[in-house]
Amino acid sequence: MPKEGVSMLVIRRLPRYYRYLSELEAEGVEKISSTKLAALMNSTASQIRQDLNCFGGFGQQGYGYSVSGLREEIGKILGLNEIHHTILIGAGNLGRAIATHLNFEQLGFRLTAIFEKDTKLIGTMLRGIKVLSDDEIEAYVKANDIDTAVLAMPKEAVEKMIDKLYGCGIRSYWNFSHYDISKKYHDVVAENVHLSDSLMTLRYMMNQ
Amino acid sequence: MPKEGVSMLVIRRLPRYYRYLSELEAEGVEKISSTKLAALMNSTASQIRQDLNCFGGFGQQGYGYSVSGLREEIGKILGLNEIHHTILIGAGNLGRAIATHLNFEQLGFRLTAIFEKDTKLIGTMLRGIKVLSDDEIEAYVKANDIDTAVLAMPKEAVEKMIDKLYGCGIRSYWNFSHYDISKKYHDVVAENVHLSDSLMTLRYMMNQ
DNA sequence: TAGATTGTTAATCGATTAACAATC
DNA sequence: TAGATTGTTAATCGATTAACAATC
Repeated sequence: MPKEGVSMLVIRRLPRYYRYLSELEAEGVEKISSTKLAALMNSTASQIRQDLNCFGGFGQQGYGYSVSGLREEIGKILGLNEIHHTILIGAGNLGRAIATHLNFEQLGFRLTAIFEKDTKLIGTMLRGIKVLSDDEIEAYVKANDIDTAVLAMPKEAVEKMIDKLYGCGIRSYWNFSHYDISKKYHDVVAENVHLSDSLMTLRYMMNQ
Repeated sequence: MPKEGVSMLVIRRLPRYYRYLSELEAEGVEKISSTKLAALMNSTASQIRQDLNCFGGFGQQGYGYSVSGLREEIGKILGLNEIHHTILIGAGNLGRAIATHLNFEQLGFRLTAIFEKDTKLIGTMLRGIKVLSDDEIEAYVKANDIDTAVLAMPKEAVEKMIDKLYGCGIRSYWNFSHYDISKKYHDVVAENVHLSDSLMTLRYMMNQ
């Protein structure tokens, strides 16, 4: 279903569509026009129709879009219906927040283990998932069909960790550190979250 | 120093420049050309020069840019040298991670208090900052020159909270919830962090 | 049928890239 | 001076917006 060569700008809007449609569905709304959705999302009807038509014609002329239908289609395009097995590296404050705050299952992932260097944390539980020692990573990844890692650890330690993870075949990363994974490994998918960049952007906008 | 009408795409690249320049400075590098910086950042020399020239001519022909000089200029453009007083709403897992993980002072903010509804958490400490009761927000904001709030609380409770915060004069928000602040209040600056959108984007890219 | 709204093509706008004169 | 590299203008490319025929 997902097509080649769709602009990254369009891709990054898909989760937002998905979010608004989920809300509308929860409110019991059955259909919506591109104009109304645009008003709701502070977008434009043209952009919504262009974006969606990168993947197919999901609407009906003279009617609009089925809220639940469109939500499901976008979910499929994003791949949310196929679950990938994931581990989290780092059980510090950030790691714990990620593990507990996000609904991985609804986002196309299953978090099955957390790894940590600090021996004080090893053996504790987070959201029902045991915190294991870093030494066990390789065996665990191989035994449990893991293809994704979430990195919530200090930048300094990331390179060595990536070498290990890449070595066991992990090719997709949700990266909260400032280490640039793609620079060293070209065949990985890395989504970086730079919280400090976001905060600096806010600081800039406050002066405008 | 910051100019009107600079594209948001340029603004969002500034923190990234700042980050790479900070690293180069820490490594003791004194000067860099747009070509070399572009190679490092996986950008282009043209783009870097265009971006910087939105704010001024910071380089020297035939030489390049002074690393520490350029870093400082970008810091000023971002406003990092002027500290704004900030409170954090929510001392749950996400709130605790934000409070402990980020270096607010280096990013133009000072986090001075954390507020929480859950009475079990009230009175505890986070990074040396006391967790206070939600009831104390109004008095605290007025007494302490607060102009920014970080929102790390469930979406359901955000609207009421914003009404209160806006009422005490807070106009800038770093928002981790999915509540759309700007929809109701048009004169606020809101930087939204949608972690689940980022994770969905990763999920999409894994299928390409 | 008439009205509404899509899918899609065309027009506009803005961002990126290329080129080069200015200058250190 | 010659070489390097910026600042800036021009050319290209891509994204957004507008328009409208197709159609439910």
